[in-house]
Parts: sequence; C-alpha cells; structure tokens
Amino acid sequence: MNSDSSQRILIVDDDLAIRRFLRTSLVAQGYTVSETNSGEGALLDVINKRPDLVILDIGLPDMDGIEVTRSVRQWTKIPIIILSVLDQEKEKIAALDAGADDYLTKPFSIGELTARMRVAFRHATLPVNMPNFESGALEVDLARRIVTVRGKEISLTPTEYELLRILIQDAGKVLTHQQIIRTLWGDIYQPEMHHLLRVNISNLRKKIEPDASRPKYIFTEPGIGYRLKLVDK
Amino acid sequence: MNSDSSQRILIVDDDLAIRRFLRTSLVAQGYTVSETNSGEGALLDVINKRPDLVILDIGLPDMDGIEVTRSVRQWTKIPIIILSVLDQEKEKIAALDAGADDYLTKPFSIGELTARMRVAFRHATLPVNMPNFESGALEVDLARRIVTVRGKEISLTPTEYELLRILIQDAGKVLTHQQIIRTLWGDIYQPEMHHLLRVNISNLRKKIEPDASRPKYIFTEPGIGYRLKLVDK
DNA sequence: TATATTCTTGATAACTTCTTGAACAAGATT
DNA sequence: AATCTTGTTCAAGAAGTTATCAAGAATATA
Repeated sequence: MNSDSSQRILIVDDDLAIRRFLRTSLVAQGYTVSETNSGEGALLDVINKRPDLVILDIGLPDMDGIEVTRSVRQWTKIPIIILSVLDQEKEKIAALDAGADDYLTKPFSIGELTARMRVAFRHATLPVNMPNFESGALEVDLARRIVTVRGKEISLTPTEYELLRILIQDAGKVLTHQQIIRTLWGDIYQPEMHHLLRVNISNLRKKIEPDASRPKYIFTEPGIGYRLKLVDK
Repeated sequence: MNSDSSQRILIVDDDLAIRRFLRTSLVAQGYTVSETNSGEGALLDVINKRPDLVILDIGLPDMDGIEVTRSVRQWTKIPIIILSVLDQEKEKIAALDAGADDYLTKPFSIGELTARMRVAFRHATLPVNMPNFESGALEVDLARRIVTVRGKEISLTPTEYELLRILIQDAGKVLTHQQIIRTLWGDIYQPEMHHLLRVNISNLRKKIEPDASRPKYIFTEPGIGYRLKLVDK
C-alpha cells in the first residue's frame, strides 16, 4: 500500500478528456491517481508505480488493451478494469479471458465504476506478485518467461508454458481438469479436451521432471485433476 | 459417480423459461446445475447443495435478490452473479455493495455470462480462507483438497474424500446411512448400497485411523449411521 | 514454397478405483 | 449354544482413468 494508505489507481487512456474526467472523479473519492496514454506506458507504470488497480481503455494507439492485460497478467494479479466504447460480445469475452476483472462499456456512470472498483478490491488478495517461482530444482521467471531446471534453461511450447503458469498460480492446490481446460482454452469445453490436457501434461512432465514416471512437481490427483507441489530447497 | 469434479452452479430465478435456457447452456458447457425459484429456496440450497457459484435473479417473488446476497454473505464468499431486467445504476451499486461479484442486465449473451463466471472462479480460487478442519492429528484443507494425518499427507480416492467431506460437514452429528448414500451416489438408493458404504468407510479408516479396529475419528452408530468425532488437540 | 514446430487425435498400455462376493466377528435374541 | 442381525475386512475382476507414443493436421518460420 501507500504511505497515506490511499489506493493508487493507474488510468490508461489516450483520450485526454476522459482521463481528466476520471482523475477528477476518483481524486474526489479519495483515490490517488496516475495516468498514461499508451500501452507501453501502462506496462512501465505498472512496474514502476505499483498501482493497486488499473483502469484500461481497450483502444490505445500503440497496442491493444487485451495485449496489455495479457502481458501484465504474466506476473501480477493486480485488478484490471477494461473500458470500451464498443459493446461487442467477442471483445468482452476476449478481454475477460485475457485476465481482466471487469469490462465496462462507455458511457458508464462513475457510481457504477467505483462500485465495480470496490468489488475488485474486495477480490484482490494480498499482493501476489510472483516474478519468479521456485520449487526444488525448478525455476520459472514469469516476467521473462524463462524456465530452468537445475540451472539449465529449457524451452516450452506456448501451451506447455501456459499450463505450467496456471499450475504455478495455484501452486500447492488441486486444480480440477475442468478448471485447467477452461483457463487454457476458454469456452470450448468438451470431453475430448481431457485427453488433450493429458497429452500436454505428459509432454510438460517429460521436460521438467527428472523422472516423468515418478513426478516430483506435477502430481496427479486421480479423478480430480493436477497439483503442482511446492518443494523446499 | 457423483464426486464429479465439475463445478456446481445454482440458478435462482422465478422465470421457468430463463431457468431452462440457463440450465441447457450451462450443462452443455460441462457445469453441474441445480435450480430454485425463490429467495428462501436459494438460502437453503446454498447451505445444502454447496454450489460453487450462484446465478441470482434480482426480482424474486418472496425476497429481494439483494437481501439474498446480503444473507449469503454472512457466512460465505461463494461467487454471486446477479441478473436483472433493469439497467438501473442505483440497483447495480446496491447489489455490488451488498456483496455480489457481478451484475448483468438482461438480455445478455451466454458467452458473456460464462466469461464472467470464469472471472468469478478465478477470483474465488485465490483466497485461502476456507475453513480447515482439524480433529486431533487429522487435518483437512478443504480448499486445497489435502488431507494430513500427524503432518503426513495422505491420498484419498474421490469417493473416500467425498465421504470424509460429508462427515466433516456435519462433524459431531450422526449421519444416517441413507443420508450419506444419497449425498454420495444420488438418489439410486438400494439396500446393497449399505455394503458399499461400509467398504468405503473401512478403506477410509485404514487411511486416517491410527488403529482401524479402534476408531478415533469415524464412529459407528449401530443401526443408524456414522459420526465424525471432534477431538481437541 | 519448403521447413520446422506445435497441436490434435487415435491406439494402446499401465494404472487406479469401484464394486461385489465371501469370510469373519460381535452382540442381541431365542 | 444356536441363530440372527449388523458391521468389518479382504481380495479379485470389472470399470473407468491416466500416460505415452506416434502420425497426420495445422500453424508458424525461413
């Protein structure tokens, strides 16, 4: 948190008028506000200013708000509320699945925005910024997307990496097949997805486990799902 | 089997057509669905059916959806998504501040609803504040689905775990054979199920009791059922 | 376009869990 | 003491799940 304990909000929007309007309204509500007008700026400010919540316009000059969301989500769970002029279903779903916590269509009322911000703060757990993950000989640099086993860097396919990231995000806990499938592939849930998940688990194990038939990291919970075990050094 | 790892959704709406529509769509997505048409029913079902998420219409015959939300929030953080025909700012804010996790205005697309459900599940998996059960040397982490006896982690089959969970839910109380059987295997009650239950109790005891022939945790109530004893440390 | 990489699917093997029957035990009833 | 009822345990086959390999399809890269 901040020294004056007020919550810091980062506003990302290329429209000056909207930034002004939001800043005024939020400052009046007692929030501390900083602003930027580009995707690049957003990524930098999330790192440097460590805001407690991001309000992100989806249409930015340099990069898509969804891209920004995905990028930020690689290493932090900081609440992100997306703003958009479009009420398009596809965009909404894409934004939410990329890791956004809420999606508001302009015009919206400040009352609703702040209510949804309060929901987001309620959800926010203690800062779970984990730039790197370690368990035994396995190390994952989530910010740089680098995985090493016993110091040796290994390369994972996009799906394998995403799967590992999902397991890391809830390390120690059992994730059901359904949960993993939904996070990995979204809405297209179908029974044959289970098979696909198994193949990917198998491939991932081959790359990170010393002995794939006797897993040290990725444990199977028969009938339920998988669990990434936390091992002390 | 019933100890299915699929997520359970409770739909609360007095409009049969909407319930049907939601049920069909959600079942197709692999969710397990139960329904009720009143606020009273909702409160009961949240307790008895232990859903993982509630979809709650705000306009119910007996009580307001906001009331229901407030009431449920007294004791659980289970995700609640409110549905409404009104796009009224005041109502939205009241619902969100009462503890709802999201608010959707009808008509909405199923795609958006399921995307917002995924957001809710993402939030719900974070807090580790689910009650842990402890009795003597037996510890059950219900959020992580981990059972330890004298600090040592033990693995239970889905049925065994579900059985233990049922006993924990009413720890100290006697659960009749019928109650357990129905919760475990649904309504297909048959006399030979008793034998099946006994075998499972036996197997569970072997895993958690120091001396299975002299149970410390799971007590037999002859002619009635079983009881999980609460033991102080 | 060719080449490499990754994803998806089917076949099969290995494994775990479920279900059932049989044997046994303890207490209650006759 | 014999019998009945209720409960426990063991073990084996059936049913269901999970792991792995490999080949073709799709996608990305050169």
